[in-house]
Amino acid sequence: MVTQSQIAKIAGVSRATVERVINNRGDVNEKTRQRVLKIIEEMDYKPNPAGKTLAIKQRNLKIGCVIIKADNPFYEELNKGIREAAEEYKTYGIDVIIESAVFTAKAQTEKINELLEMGVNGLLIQPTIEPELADVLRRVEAQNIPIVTVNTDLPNYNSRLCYVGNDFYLCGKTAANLMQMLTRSTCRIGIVTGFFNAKSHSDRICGFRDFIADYPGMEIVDTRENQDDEMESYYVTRTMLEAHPEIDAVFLVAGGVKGACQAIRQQKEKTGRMISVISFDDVPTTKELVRDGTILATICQQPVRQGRMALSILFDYLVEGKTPENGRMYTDIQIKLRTNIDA
Amino acid sequence: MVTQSQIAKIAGVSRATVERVINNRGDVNEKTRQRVLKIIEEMDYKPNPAGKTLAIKQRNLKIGCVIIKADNPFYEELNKGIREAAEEYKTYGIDVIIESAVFTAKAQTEKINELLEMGVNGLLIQPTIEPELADVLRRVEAQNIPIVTVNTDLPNYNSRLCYVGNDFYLCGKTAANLMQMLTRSTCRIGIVTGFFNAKSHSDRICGFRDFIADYPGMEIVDTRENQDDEMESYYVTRTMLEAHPEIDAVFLVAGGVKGACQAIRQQKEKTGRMISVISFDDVPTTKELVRDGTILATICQQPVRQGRMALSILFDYLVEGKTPENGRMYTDIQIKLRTNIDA
DNA sequence: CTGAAAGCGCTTACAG
DNA sequence: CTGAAAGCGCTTACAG
Repeated sequence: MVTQSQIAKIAGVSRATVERVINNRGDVNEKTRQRVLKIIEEMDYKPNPAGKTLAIKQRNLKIGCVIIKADNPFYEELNKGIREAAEEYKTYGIDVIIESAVFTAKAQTEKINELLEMGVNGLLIQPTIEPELADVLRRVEAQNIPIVTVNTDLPNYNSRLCYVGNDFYLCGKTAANLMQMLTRSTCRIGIVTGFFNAKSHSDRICGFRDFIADYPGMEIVDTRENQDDEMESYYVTRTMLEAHPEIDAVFLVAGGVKGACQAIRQQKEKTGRMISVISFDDVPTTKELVRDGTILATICQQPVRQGRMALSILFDYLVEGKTPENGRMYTDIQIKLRTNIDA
Repeated sequence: MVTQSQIAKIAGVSRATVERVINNRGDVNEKTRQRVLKIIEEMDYKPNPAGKTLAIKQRNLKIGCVIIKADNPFYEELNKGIREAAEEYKTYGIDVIIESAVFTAKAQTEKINELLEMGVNGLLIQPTIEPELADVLRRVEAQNIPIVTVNTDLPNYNSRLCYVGNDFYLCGKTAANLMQMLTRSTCRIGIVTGFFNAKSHSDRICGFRDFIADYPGMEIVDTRENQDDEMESYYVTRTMLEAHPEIDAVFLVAGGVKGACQAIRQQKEKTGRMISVISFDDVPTTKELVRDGTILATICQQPVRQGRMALSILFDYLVEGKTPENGRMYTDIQIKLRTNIDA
């Protein structure tokens, strides 16, 4: 592999000039620039990332992260990915500052302001969808600070560097596809969602509806909201099943899986009929329900990977100047059954 | 983050001595060693990988890879992963030499010998299971050259640094789990495998059998071998379905998916009965069959990722001295349906 | 057993 | 517009 030094020697200029050409820093005579560019092309120069990464220590980069403060095992997984990546980047001499805030625009804004005070060069956030927050983020970007959103995105906000997470619409379609196959295209479906106004939840339901539109034998009987709360989930699922005893398939869109499944199990015992259940994510309680057969399949989104990828995109942008191709990086839609839930 | 230099200053020794302690190079007075170790511990020293990676250029490392020469889209994916990782490591100044050989012990041995001549420091191989090859690999390891196997492993050979690939047994179980759910635990199954004596194929069948042992309504009616060949696959599937018209589920264990599916489609047209099909991998022809509904689900193994991971394990071992925890790194068991086959 | 020096490839800050 | 020097953190080869 050829180095900047070797190119400098061939071009008859100094290393500094070659560096200026490569990194577009201007202040180079157009003729020498062209000559250097030609040599770079001919010799197929590729920068050695190790040199670049070592040198960034001199820039004192800071990356700020606003994560969600919640004792929720799913967020813990996501935060774990962010923390692991943070440890790695710290060894490179980048300061990664992690602040946790509850999931409101107000709390997040406060932490963002703190991070700006500290002079961060990039921001990672799992944003709420409130429009006040979008305004704050616009202010951040106005200061040339790149933003990466993780796990959930801002609606109608495309200036951020990248969104890292699932394609919720396609996840919903996949859930419907599974349910269609498991029920041989015939079922009465009860849906239990987290929040009617959470975009990720409504996107999943949207994908689900669009898929079953082609299957007249599949019918959505009722849709209820559980506020992502286990107790509420038990209550709404139980009352829904009591009101619609014909329900033989349940689509669990968000949290509250355990509560819903308790109601489902009781209903099955009472009526002796089978109910096909599909859920999202694989928090420990959900895993257990997949193992014991209550849930037939759960669709997972690699939260640890999301956290790592989000930070690595900021790193690549700040260190290598790489911009992600389109502003979205989707993690895999992972279908897990009893046999591969622990793989 | 603290550096070797800072530790040296605090300990009152030179950087070289600190480096000796860290990397266990011996030749250090036990007392100073203990003093330095204590400081490393207290200050939570973590090496900066960028420094390490930059310095390896001076070692002139060479990694040799023996890949499979075949115009098979699955191997192409795997080789793509290896090639991509190779490009990356070349920028670090590591020489990655890729040789392709047909899938026989003889051809692979020849390439291995060439690579040894060139003085490689590590070997990546997708090995055949022939015992002659195992002997050759033992000779390689005797020269302190680490070996990583990718995609398929050597039977009863555990001294290699790592195997990177799928857990075939669990894949087979997962295929059975899917089939059980899709057929509501009742079906007459025809199996079409690649080679009876290929370990990856027989492991999948073994996992499949073990799962359905708990479901008396599921019965394997016949098992045929297609030599991973499309024409042969068409022939054996067609004759199998003609001999056993009761078959309503087909498990495609290996290659020849397109040929088998053509026979399946004709049988469905003739009898008007449904046949549930499950396959492995997502080569372009298989993808198309998932899209059009002929195959209900295909189980994928991330071949590109396998290639990359295998090379990165060799890299980490040679550069950082990291040994993988247990000698196996399994890639995800990915279930793909019509809705997520293109995600 | 120990240390001083040079080198890996890149960037930065400064002098002209 | 251009170059010389110093620095990032690590390893290597050599001198003592």
